[in-house]
This record gives sequence, structure tokens and C-alpha cells, in this order.
Amino acid sequence: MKKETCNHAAEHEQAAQKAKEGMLLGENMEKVCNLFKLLSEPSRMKIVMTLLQGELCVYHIVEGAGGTQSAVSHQLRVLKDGGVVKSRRDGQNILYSLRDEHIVKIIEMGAAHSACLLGERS
Amino acid sequence: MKKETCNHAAEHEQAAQKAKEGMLLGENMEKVCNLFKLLSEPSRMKIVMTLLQGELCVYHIVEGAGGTQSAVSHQLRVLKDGGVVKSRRDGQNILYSLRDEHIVKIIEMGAAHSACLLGERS
DNA sequence: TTATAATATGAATATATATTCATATATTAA
DNA sequence: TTAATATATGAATATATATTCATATTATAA
Repeated sequence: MKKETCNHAAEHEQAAQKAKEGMLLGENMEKVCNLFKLLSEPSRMKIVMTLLQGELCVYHIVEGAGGTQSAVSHQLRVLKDGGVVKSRRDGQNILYSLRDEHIVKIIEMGAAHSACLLGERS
Repeated sequence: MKKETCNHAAEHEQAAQKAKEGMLLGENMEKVCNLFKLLSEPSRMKIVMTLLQGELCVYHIVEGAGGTQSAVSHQLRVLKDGGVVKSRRDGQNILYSLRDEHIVKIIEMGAAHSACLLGERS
């Protein structure tokens, strides 16, 4: 790979530079990507969608989201470490809930975009 | 796992059922999750962020996003298959661009949420 | 203080996929 | 038609991680 058969080389060079400068830096990039990764697994997404209903104990999360208790528990841990959910103990139960309003917005956005994907490709 | 020590069993049962009903069904769930998966890899996210600048050839994408030509090309393929970018040939070059406005919004949302994650955990 | 329920967790396995390397294809120029 | 440039791609490797299974932990009730 060398370069410069590209017609708009000058402005595209600028664009590339601008992109580099505006690029999320290491740590922030990791954070944003990690959030998307957390929402990219159907098993986790189902848990998150279930929690859109409000605070729930693990038993009811399993009911709503499906899967085994163990798998759900493992994923709840991942979601908690990733800052998507929070938890508190209530007697024998642990109650989980979404930790942030943005999650809801992001899911809505994803769904909206997904709808557009039903059309044809370039 | 059995059940029913949960205090709000009745309403939570309802919530679980409601979640089940409102849950994205197979295909749609896959679509939304796949979109998030595409944005969850830093190498791909950098490409997408570079394309926020507008239509660019592979050479300039590599300049903006970093990585090798081969790796970027592989990921461009993945992004295209996933409906995130589109492409057209212009002589010797292939020009790529974002395929959908929603992508921009989703990234902004992710960044906004990410900022909130800087705080403390539950 | 033992039994039961609710949840968490470690280890093992299986699967997915990002990157690299070498090379192929396509376009233009000489 | 040969050379050079731009991009794509197959195979191999390495790494990440979702799930399962068995079991541990914590809390309550008998």
C-alpha cells in the first residue's frame, strides 16, 4: 500500500487527520466499546430488557429473560462489573436494576437503526 | 432454584411476563445485538469514527483509524455485511461511507453513557 | 443447628472472531 | 502487455468469552 491515486487526496488527508485528533482516546474508547459489547450478547440483552420493567430479583429475571440460573447469574456479574446494572440485597434475594437512563436510550436507538437494516444493501 | 421468598412476588411475576411479551423476537434481537457487536470492537469503532468525517477511500481510512491495510479491509467487510457502511468504486479506489444516520446517534449515546460510568459503582 | 431457598462462582469446554501473512484481484499507466 | 497501485481474501493462529456442571455462600425458617 502506497497512496495518492485518490481523487480528493488533499481533503481526505485532512479528514483522516481530523479523525485521528477527534478519536476517542484509549481509555474512553475502551469504555464505549465495552458498553456496546455488553449489549451485543442476546443473553445479556434479554436481561437488560427484562430490567426495563424495574427492579427484580434473580428468580424473576430468569423468568423474564430465559436461560439457566447459573448463566444469568454469571451475566449479571458481567453487567454489574460493566456498570450497566446495580444490585442490593433484600433478605434472601438480591434485587437488580438498571444503573443508568442512557441504557434505555441506547437500546431504543439500536432498535430504530435495526429497523432500517431491514431494507436493501449497497 | 424454586421461588417465592421474594417480597413483591405478584407484581414481579407480572413484570417478568410483560418482559417476555415485549422481548424482541429472535430475528430482531439478533439484529440489534449484531449492531452493538459491530460497534464493540475498538478497531471497528475507530473505522466508524473516521467515517464520521465523510466518504473516504481505504488508504485514508487506514490513516485515520490505524492498523494494517489487511485488518482494516477485513473489518470493512464485516461492517458492510452488517449494514453499517456502504461502498462504491471510484477508479482504482473503493470509497466507503456510513450507511445510516442512526449510527452517529448511537455513538453519541454510548459516549454520553460512558461519561457517567466514570463515577462510582453500587 | 439443621434444612431449605436464593444466589454466586470456579473450572472446563466449546465457540467465535481479530489479526497476521501471503497472495489474489482489479484498475490504471507506461 | 507489463508494471504498479489499491483493495480484498483464504488459511492459520491466538484470544476472548458464553455456557454448563458441580459446588460454595448467604440468609431464613423449622
